[in-house]
Amino acid sequence: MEKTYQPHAIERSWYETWEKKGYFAPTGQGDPYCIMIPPPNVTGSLHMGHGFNNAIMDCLIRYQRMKGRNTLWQPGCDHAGIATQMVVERQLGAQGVSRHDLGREKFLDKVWEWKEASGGTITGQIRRLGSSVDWSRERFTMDEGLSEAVKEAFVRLHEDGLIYRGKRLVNWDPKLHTAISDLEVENLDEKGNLWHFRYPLADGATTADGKDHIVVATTRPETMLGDAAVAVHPEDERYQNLIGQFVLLPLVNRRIPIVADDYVDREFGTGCVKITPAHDFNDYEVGKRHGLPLINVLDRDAAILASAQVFNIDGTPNHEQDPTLPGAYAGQDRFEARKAIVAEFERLGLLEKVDDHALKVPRGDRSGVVIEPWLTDQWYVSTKALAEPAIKAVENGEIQFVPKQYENMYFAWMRDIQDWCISRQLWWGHRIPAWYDAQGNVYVGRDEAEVRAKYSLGDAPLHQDEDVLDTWFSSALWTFSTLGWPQNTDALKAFHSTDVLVTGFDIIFFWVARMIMMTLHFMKDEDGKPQVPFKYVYVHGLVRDSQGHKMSKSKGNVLDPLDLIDGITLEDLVQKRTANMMQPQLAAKIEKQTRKEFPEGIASYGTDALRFTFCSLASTGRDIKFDMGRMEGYRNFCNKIWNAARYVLMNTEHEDGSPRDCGQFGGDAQGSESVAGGRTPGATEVTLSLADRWIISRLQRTEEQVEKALAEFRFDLASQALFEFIWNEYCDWYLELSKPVLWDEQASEAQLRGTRRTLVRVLEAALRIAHPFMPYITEEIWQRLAPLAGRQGETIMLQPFPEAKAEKIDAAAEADIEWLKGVIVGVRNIRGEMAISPAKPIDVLFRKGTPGDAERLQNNQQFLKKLANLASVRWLADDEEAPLAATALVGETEVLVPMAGLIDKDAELARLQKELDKLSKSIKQVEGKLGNANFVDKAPEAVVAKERAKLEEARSACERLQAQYDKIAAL
RNA sequence: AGGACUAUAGCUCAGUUGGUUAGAGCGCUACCUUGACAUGGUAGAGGUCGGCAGUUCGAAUCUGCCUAGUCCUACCA
Repeated sequence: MEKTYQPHAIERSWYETWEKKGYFAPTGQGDPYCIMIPPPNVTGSLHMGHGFNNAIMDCLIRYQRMKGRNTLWQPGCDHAGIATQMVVERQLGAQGVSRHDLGREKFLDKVWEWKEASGGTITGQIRRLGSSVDWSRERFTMDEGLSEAVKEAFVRLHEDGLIYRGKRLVNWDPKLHTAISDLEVENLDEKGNLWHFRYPLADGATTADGKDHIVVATTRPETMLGDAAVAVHPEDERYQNLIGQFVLLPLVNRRIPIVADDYVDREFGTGCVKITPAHDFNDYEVGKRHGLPLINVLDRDAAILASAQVFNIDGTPNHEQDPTLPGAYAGQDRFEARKAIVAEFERLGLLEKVDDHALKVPRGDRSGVVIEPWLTDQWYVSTKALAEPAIKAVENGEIQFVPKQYENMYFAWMRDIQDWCISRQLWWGHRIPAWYDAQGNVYVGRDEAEVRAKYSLGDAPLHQDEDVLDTWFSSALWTFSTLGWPQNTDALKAFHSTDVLVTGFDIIFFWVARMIMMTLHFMKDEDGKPQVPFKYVYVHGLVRDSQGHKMSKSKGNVLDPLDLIDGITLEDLVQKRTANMMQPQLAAKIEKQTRKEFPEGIASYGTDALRFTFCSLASTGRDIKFDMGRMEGYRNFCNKIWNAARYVLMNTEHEDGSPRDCGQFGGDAQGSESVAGGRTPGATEVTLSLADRWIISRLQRTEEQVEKALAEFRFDLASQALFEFIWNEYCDWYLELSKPVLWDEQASEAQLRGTRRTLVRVLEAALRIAHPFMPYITEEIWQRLAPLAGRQGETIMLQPFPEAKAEKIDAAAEADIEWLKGVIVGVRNIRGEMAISPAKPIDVLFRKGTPGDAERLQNNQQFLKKLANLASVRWLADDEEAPLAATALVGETEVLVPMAGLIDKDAELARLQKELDKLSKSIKQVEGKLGNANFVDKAPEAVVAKERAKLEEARSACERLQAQYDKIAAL
C-alpha cells in the first residue's frame, strides 16, 4: 500500500466496477427500501447542496442495502421549463435567432439537443460522488413514460373537477412572457416612491373640508389608467358624504365611483385608495365585491395599450365601459409611462406630493424583472380538496417530517393554500392536453382522437392549447410516475410508497407538499386507501459558504463538489466563477473575493472526505456553513484509516503478501501456514489479551451508537461515533496495545493469533460500519483485509452491516483499560510537565490502590512499560518507605515517578498546586450541594450518593496530594 | 404584521427525558522524525453556555421578557 492515502488513485475504478457488476440495482431479496432522488435541473450542474443531499441518500441506501433490504435508489432529472428554455433562447440569441424564427418544433429540437449535450454533466457528477443509484432506472420528466403520466394526471384531475381554466389575475413575467406561480415570485425590499395624486370630484361634490378633490397615493402611477374606483373605509367620517359619489379620473376622463370597503386602512396616507382590479390582487378582490369592471391597460411586455381591454369580474368581455386611453402613452414601457404620467399630473397641478417609500417589489425568481399582476386565461389546480387529506397524512403520522418542526411550516402553508396556476406560456414542457373548437369551447382528453370521440366532434377543426404545464406539475408525480404509473407495474407495487425523501426545506412548498397531494389522490392500495409518496421527509439544512451566505451564481460563491474532490487552482476557480455571468459587472468583485477566500486554490480531498464532512455537518440546524478546515480534518481521518490498515496488514501478512495465521482458517488445518510460518497444523486455540477484549467491546458500543443515530437520521452523531472509535480507540490505544503482544518474542502462538485476529476482524467490521459514509476507501482496504478476517465476498457493498452483540460487551475489560490508560496518561503528564524526554525510560512505583489494581498491574505490565516507556514498575509494600517522587493518582492507586535526578522541585510543586486547585474547587462545589438540606432531602438517592462518593474521592485525593506537596516543600 | 429558527472555546459545531469537572474538529502553545501515519504523536492553554428574571434542591437544558442575527408567510395603496 502507498504510504499516504491517495483518493484519486482508488475512486474511479471502484465506481466503474460497482456499476458494471450491477451492485446498485435492487437485489430482489428482502423488504423493499426506496428513495427517489430529488430531480435536479437537467441542464444545470450539481452544487454543494446536491453533494450534501447525495451523501445523505447514499449513506441511507448503502446502509439499508447492507442490512439486507431490497434497495432501489432511482436517479433522474427534471426538464426545468423556464430555466432550460431561457438557456437555449440565450444561445440562439447570440446567433441573432429567436425561437419564433425557428418555430415551435425546430426550437424544441434545439432544446433536446442541448439536453443531450449537457445532461451528462450531472450524471457524471453523481457518479463521482459515489452515489449508488440504479442507473438502469434513470428517469427524465420529459420521457415518454412520464409524459404519459402527466397527461393522465391532468385528464383525471379535470374529470374529477379539480382542474379548471379561467381568466384570472396571475403573476405575469413580462420578460419571459409567461405566468408563474406565486411561489416563483420573490418579494424583495426595495426603495421606491409614494406618489400622491389629486383626483377631482365629479358633479361639483366637495370633501368635508371643502376641497374639490380627494388624494390617493400609489407606488405604481401607471396603473391609474386602469382605475375602476376609489375606495374609502365605510366608517371613515371624513368621507361619509362622498360614498356613492364619483371622481373624474385625470388623463383618462373616466367617471369612477367612490366605494366603501373595509379593506382600506384609514391610518395609511389619506385613507383613500385607488382601485385597479385588473392590476392588483387586492384591488381584484375589492372589484369583485363591488362589481367593478376589470380594465387592463398593459400588454404582454407590460407596455401601455392603445386601448384598454375591459372585462367583467367573471371574465366575460365588458362592452359598457369606454376603453379609450390617452394616446400619449400607447406602446410605452410601464416605467417610461410612469415618468410621463407623473409629469403630466405635475403639469396639471394634480401632484400633491412625492414621498420616499420602502416597499416589497415582486420579482420573478428566474428573470429578475418586476412581476405584473395581469389578466389572462390560465389553467388551475383546485387545491382545497387535495390539501385536506395531505394535511391529515402528516397529522396522523403516516408521513413524518424530520426534524419535526418543519411540520408546522407545512401545515401553515397547506391550511392557507391557494389554487395553483399550472399553465405556462412556454414551449418546453408538457403541452396541455386540451383542444379548442372554432367557437373557443375547450375539450380535455388524452389526445385529439379521444376528444373527438368523447365529445362527438366529428371532423370539426380543433387546435391544441399552446401552453405547457408547470415543471413542478410533473415533479409532483415523481415518486409514482417514475415507477411506471399509470401502468400497475411490478416496480410500482414493490417500491411505492417510497421510504424517505431527502430534501432541503426550501422546496417543501414547491415540491414536497404538491407531491403529497398528488400522490394521495392518484395512488391507492387495493382496498382503496390512499398511498403516501414517502414515509419520512428528512429535511436538511442549506449549504452556505464560510461567511454563512447562501451560495448562488450571482454572488459568485458557488462551489462545485467535484472541485473539492479533485482540487482546483485559484485561476481556474476564478475563471469558473466569473464565466457566463448574467451580470458581468460583478465579475471583478467576485474575483477579488475568491482570491481572498482561496488564496491557494482548493486542494484535492477526495470523495470520501467530502462525504464524511457532509454527514458530520448533518445535524438538526437549518444552515450549514461549509468549513474547509473540517473537510481537511476528515481527509486526515481517511489517511489515518489508511495507515492503520497498513499497520494491520504489515502484522498479519508475511513480507511476500501471504497471510499469517489470524484465526481465519477456523478449526481445521486447511490453509495452515506451516509451510510459510511454522504454524502447528491443527492448532487453533486463541488467547485474547485484555486489549483485544476491550476493543471488541468498544466495537459493540460503536455499532449500537451508529445504529441508533442512523435510525434517528443523525448522520452527525453516527459519523462522530465512528470517528471516535477508529481514531481515539482503535488507532490511539488498541494499535499501540497490540504492539507489546506482536513484538513479544515470548508470546505464545495462541496469543499472537488472538491479537492478529482481533486486529483484522475489528478493522474489517469498522470498515463495514464506515462504508455507507466513505465507500471508496473502505472498499479498497476491505478487498485486502477481508480474506485475513475470513470473509468471503466480491464487495464490501453487499456485506452485512455489523450488528452489536451484547455478549461481546466486556465491562470488566473496559474498566481495566480505563485504569491502565489512567496510569499511562498520569505518567505522560508528569513527563510532559517535568520536561522528561519521552525517549528516556523511567522507573515507576505504585502504592495503595485496591487489590484488584495490583493484579491489573501484574497482568498488564507489558502494556504499561511499552506505552509509557518505563524501565521498571514495582508495587511498594505497605510498610515500605516511598522515595521522594512526582505523583499521579488513578483512583485509589498512587503512581510515583521518583524524583532523583529527574525532577525539579519547583516544577513538581507547581504541578501539584494546579491539581490541588482543581480538586479544591470541585470539593467546594460538592460540599455546597451536600450542605444544602433541600438537596439531600429532595434529590433522588442515587444522585446524592454519587455526589457523596465524588466528595470522598476528591477529599482523599486532595489529602494525598497535599501530603506529597508538604513533603517536597519541606526539602 | 404574524410565525419559525439560531445564539455554547478564536473559528465550525455536538450536548440525548434538567444532576458532566460543559465536549469534538480546526486553530493556538510546548515537546517529539519511537519500526502504521508529520495528512502524525504526546502534553497543555482556552468557555460566568447572548442578557435579565422565574420554576426547581439543582438550569447550557424548562418558562417569560429583552437583545442580536437568519429565514418564511402575508402585506400598507
